[in-house]
Amino acid sequence: MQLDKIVNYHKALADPTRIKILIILAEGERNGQVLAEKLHVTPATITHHATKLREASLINERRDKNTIYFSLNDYFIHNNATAIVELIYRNVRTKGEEDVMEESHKKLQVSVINNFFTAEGKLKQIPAQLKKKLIVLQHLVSQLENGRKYTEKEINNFIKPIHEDFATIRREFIMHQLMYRDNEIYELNPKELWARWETL
Amino acid sequence: MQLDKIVNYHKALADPTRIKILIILAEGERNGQVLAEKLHVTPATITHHATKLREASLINERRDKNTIYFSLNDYFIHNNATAIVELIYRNVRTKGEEDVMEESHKKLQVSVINNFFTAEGKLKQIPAQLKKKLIVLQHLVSQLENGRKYTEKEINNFIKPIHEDFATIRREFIMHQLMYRDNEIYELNPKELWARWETL
DNA sequence: TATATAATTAGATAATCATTAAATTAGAGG
DNA sequence: CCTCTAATTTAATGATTATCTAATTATATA
Repeated sequence: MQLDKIVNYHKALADPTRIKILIILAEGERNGQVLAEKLHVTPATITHHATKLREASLINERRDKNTIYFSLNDYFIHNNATAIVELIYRNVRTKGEEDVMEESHKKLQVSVINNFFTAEGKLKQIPAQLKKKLIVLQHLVSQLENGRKYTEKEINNFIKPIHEDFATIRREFIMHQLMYRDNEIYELNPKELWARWETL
Repeated sequence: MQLDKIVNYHKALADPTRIKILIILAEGERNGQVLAEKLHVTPATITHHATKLREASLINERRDKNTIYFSLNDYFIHNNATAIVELIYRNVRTKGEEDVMEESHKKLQVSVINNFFTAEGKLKQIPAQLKKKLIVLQHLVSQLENGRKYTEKEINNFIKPIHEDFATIRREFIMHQLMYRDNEIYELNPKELWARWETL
């Protein structure tokens, strides 16, 4: 469930030792022993924290011989931080106000779709700006079927003709909670759960 | 300390009941009893959670007669979310250092190092001014190895060729928290604990 | 003053969690 | 096969915390 994931993310960051680990890893990858020394704790403690950070997708691991090097998962660190804001405010809608889309946003929507898609419907580029990126992502998932279950392969095949970097886009679908993944099966989230442009 | 504030913020959001409270408050202000009913907990529990949310500046309160209405503190909700990202990456001083550092401080740094060190790298004199002294001290410890443990003797031998009064400098390392001493063993403090020139 | 309502506090309980020492696993190399 | 090193697991301990009930405080009003 969404809520658990977000609670989990915040639990992962609700401990000073774990935050210090992330700060150290920002300088570059480190193995468990080095982290233990720097933070004046035992390797067992590092293992414990690494498990929590891994579960929240905040770190990656690389094995060399019998040493495991940890590094930051920059992507998730940057994107999860604002997930809570989206969760809190997105449920506000729910009334009949769905059609009451601001004039300015409607215009932005049209221009973003015109500018980022070719006439053939290919995505030229993923917008860097969150608001515009969400417009693009929402435009894409609106072409998927509501309530239907998709395999990862099906999602990939849907995206491929539109943009070459299907892996990123697939991840963004999940990240911004336009889709929900459980056990390799993808499904559209109800529109009410989508981020609201008003709050961005 | 900065770290505690951020840990506190994440602790506040590391509980499903508290997140649900925020989601409900996104619809508008509510009093304790109403929240208790909606969430199937007692009013005492709401008081408990409200205290934590208040400490993290995530909610406001308004009293009317003997009823207290809670509402979201939108400002803090939006701004705290990304604080963690800034904290993690701010301290990276490998590549991005030059860009982050103010122009004026960069100049000061260069001139202090030029003026207080000989061409051979000897320290002519310990600056009296705090800001300049810190530049000198930071320049010195940056030549030490991160995470390595040093004996007092090793520290002395490191300083001696640079300045005759090694005892004073060694003491300054500890005083200004560039190094950490435990049981005659010296170790570099994480850079995030160093005094920041912006605040001097 | 007495009473009603809302909130808080105090104390208790059960769960979660950070940490450690000790034992164990995993990989590499002699 | 033995040994070294790094990491993990296990079991225990102490601290924190979410929740409740019961008692108390705060405010308003009949």
